[in-house]
Amino acid sequence: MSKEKSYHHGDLKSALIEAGLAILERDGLKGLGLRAIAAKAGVSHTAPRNHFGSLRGLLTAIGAEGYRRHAAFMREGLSDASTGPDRLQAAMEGYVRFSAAHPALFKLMFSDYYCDFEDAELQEAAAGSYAVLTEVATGLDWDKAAAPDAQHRAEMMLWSFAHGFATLSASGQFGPGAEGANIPTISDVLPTFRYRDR
Amino acid sequence: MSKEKSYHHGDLKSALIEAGLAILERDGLKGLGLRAIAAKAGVSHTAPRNHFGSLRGLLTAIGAEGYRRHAAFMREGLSDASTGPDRLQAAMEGYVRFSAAHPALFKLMFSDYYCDFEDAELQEAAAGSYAVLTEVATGLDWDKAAAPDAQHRAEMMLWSFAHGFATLSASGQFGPGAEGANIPTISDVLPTFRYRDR
DNA sequence: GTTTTCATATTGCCAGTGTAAATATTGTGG
DNA sequence: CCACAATATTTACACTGGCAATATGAAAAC
Repeated sequence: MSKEKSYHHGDLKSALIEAGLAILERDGLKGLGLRAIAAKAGVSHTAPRNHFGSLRGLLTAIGAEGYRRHAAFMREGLSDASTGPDRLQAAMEGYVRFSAAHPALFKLMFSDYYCDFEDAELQEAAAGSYAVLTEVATGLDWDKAAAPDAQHRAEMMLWSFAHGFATLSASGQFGPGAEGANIPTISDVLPTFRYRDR
Repeated sequence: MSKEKSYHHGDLKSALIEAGLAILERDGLKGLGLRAIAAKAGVSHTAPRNHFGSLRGLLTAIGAEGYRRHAAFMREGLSDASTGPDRLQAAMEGYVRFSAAHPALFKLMFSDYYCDFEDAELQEAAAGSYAVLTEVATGLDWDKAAAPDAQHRAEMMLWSFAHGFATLSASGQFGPGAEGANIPTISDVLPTFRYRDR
């Protein structure tokens, strides 16, 4: 263990991201300040400025890491699913499972108040997350006659649905979340969609 | 015109809400500070404290007004729509039209960072907005056999879909919004849903 | 009509925030 | 060994929202 406290941290960049993620889990977005993150990483509050330009830059990097984990959540159940609809369902469940497990990070990721969506790294990470949705959406027999770009529209629909469900449930707007009440999951609602190769 | 500047404002409560809404339109969420709102209303930055307890209280009141306008947007095209599916489509379009016309207010309304969802007035206003969705969802022939509470699940699906589409498009995540590109509207994507009495 | 009362608005202050510039410390290539 | 670049710290600053004490004016009580 290099617990030696040297003037130079060594790998402060990733240490700050990890510190931010930890604070996000414990205290949510309210606790995510520049000074708090820096203190958790054991440095002064101006140290992050060398690696990320500003607080927003640091939060953007945290958001990018969030998108990678988000994609991982969606891919988690994919190996067990064989048919197209099952793969679709697994990805959707992963989408929501992530927002329930890491609500603060989820909000951060999709807020242009915290994240700079012009950032290249963030865009790449977000694209990786979106790619999972496009993967599970291909091969499904949507109503091609309706429009020439039916595939694209289907992706928009799935993304909208998953994101809306995740957002609303993470905000507790579907009811008292902590209760043992049987709130329908996204899979309960998903079959209302129309796809044909089931 | 009572342009006389008296020590007592008279109707500061609603003046502050209007000032906040105006700032929200012009500068977005970043410009929405306690001092900025108070200055626009022509009072000191501690005046709002008498009517709303804190900045959060004021923002919550602004959010409540947002929900009322949101409901009005959804009801806008309802009178011209006769059939069930047409009414559903009109409400969904209103949902998205609001988020496009007032993106900052839309974000404020659905963020528990700014709004206190325990507030009675906000809850009532939000319920009024949700009521429109339940109205247009009733009478549609969902797959009742799938579950006993098919109606509730259908509402969750519609709400999730509309909210997700509105959120993602308002955040510009569906593509470069300013371009003249033909980005599908929510009505383009909506027919992918399955309802039966068309 | 005067006085009391009370809601409302102001001033001055406070701790806390992110940012910036100047300084100190360390590793690295000449 | 030395100059240089990278990295972290210190100090200071403008700004934020919240609070306490004070000032104002309108409406109620006498």
